[in-house]
Amino acid sequence: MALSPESEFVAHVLDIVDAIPPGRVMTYGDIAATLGSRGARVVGQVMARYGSDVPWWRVIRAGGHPPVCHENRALEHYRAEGTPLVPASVATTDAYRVDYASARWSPGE
DNA sequence: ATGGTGACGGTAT
DNA sequence: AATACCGCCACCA
Repeated sequence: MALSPESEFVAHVLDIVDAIPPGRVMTYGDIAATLGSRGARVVGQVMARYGSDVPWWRVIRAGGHPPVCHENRALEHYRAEGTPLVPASVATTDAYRVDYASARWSPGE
């Protein structure tokens, strides 16, 4: 539901996510902003439905946390790509956290 | 048109 | 730090 595979919004979101280089990440909010909208949720919907064909693990939340229930799977990709991570031991009680400050990326870079 | 639904964001408690 | 709540936006019944 919500969002059709032919929508421009979906195409743009998938295009941006697919353009994110390895070792870099973007937040839902940043993607939405790039599209000229603030619908961070909508971006999340797109990922949930069509993110299967795109490096979804490179898309994280504003706090640097990967999508809920996917952190374990995403972690493998991060380690494989060399994405800057912040160990939980020195950061929070969570499993880990993405070094958003260093890994954040913007289209056209 | 109206309401409901989110892989969200931010502020308040 | 962890919840709770509200505000956002695109889309479907």
